[in-house]
Amino acid sequence: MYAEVQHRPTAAGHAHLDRRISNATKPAFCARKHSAGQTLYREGDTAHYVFEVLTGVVCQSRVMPDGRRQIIGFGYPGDFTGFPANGQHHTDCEVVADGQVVAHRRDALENGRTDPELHMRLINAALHEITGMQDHCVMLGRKSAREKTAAFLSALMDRIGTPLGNYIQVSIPMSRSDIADFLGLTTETVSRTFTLLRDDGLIALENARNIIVLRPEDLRDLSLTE
Amino acid sequence: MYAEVQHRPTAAGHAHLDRRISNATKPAFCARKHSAGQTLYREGDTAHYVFEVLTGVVCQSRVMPDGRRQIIGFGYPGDFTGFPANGQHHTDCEVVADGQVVAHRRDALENGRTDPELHMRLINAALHEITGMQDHCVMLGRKSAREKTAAFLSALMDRIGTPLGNYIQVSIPMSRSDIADFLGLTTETVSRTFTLLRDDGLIALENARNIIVLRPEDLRDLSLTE
DNA sequence: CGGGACTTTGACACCTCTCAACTCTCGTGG
DNA sequence: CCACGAGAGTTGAGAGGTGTCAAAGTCCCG
Repeated sequence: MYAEVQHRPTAAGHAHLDRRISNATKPAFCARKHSAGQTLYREGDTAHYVFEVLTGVVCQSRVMPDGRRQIIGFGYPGDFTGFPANGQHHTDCEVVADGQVVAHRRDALENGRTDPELHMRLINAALHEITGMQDHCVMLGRKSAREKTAAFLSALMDRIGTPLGNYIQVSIPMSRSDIADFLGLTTETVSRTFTLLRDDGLIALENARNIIVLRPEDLRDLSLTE
Repeated sequence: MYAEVQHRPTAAGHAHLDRRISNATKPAFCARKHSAGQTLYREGDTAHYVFEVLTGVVCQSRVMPDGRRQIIGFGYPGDFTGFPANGQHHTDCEVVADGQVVAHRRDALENGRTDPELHMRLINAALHEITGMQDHCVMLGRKSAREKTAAFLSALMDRIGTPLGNYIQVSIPMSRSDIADFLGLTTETVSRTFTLLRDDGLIALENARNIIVLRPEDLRDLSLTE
């Protein structure tokens, strides 16, 4: 499955209902296929679009000059990404799991005249982005590796988990390295912490990319207070 | 000096030019005096206003159930704070250093009809808030205590430093405990790191609340890469 | 079946936290 | 005016959590 970037210059209405690819002024960017590993935008790029994830998963990251990387956030279906400041992107954004992405013209964010409904949706998405990043800061600054990992799995469970009797199955779309860079840890610590959560009976590890949450409530509690 | 919360329901124009206190529908909140330690809003409050810092310093924080605190950000003159999500505040906000604060009606953020100019300013402020929090995430997740402290002092230097020959004098408005909660450290580590930066000749410590940056460029470099 | 990337595990080092004692500052009251 | 006390900040010693480096294991895909 490939990720398609769809360009919607003015059309209103719910994104899922409008998947045609329009002729736009920047055709090089429209309807380009995107699959895992490909880049939607890079830090410093002029921000022509704000992106809406329909399916698949994307991630925003910043890389320090010496290579250290921090993942700012993952974008799951329904999320927006790529809010600009001073007309520029300030993170890299790449596709983690193939899917479809809609590119909304940036001016819809700043100007309500052309499409008031989209304008409102984008503003609300930006405000939710702020709140989500506040959560992320608390996690990065004040939680232990165990709490971070539990918080990450809880969020994943709530976003893309599928019920399995009393349990919840979660397929993890990103690598251990992505998880580590999201949580401010190393891959080794993430791996070890997964093992600990398994030993405590909170989760079962089918394989590296698929887990089953055995005690969803306990996992959620763990992410709030140790 | 007291902090005044000023309410500007519809007036456009530059904030500094319009300091009158209007009659508003929620008079209990208008023109209330605020000084260090007082609270502008709390997590969970209905968000009636978005605040603009004119003078003084405010800080936003989140507190975990067990008392651990993370400061999300400081608000210096020119900054906005209190962007809502779902009509609610998701942080506590308190005054760190006395000053004046303007309370803008929240609907100006979501609706451009009443005051388009303010609407634009608030949207841009929200977008800058996102970018600023991305920086903060990188700092919390990937920087050492030394780099965090250097980044904090660099930012403070750029925002409220005053030249002093080749040096830059910085008066630090917040406590070590606030700095620690902002950087995701403990007060002891902050204190020790200040001492280290002093021993390395990067800064001089006049007293706990006043430092002189002796090598501004080196301090800035340190905050980017170790 | 083999190669390579990703993941897990282990041993050890080190950075930061914890706990504790001491110093400094500043306001208060004798 | 000085002594005192409380809070903030600094310094020290030791513990512990997470990082680093290295090796083994697993999975995928040719």
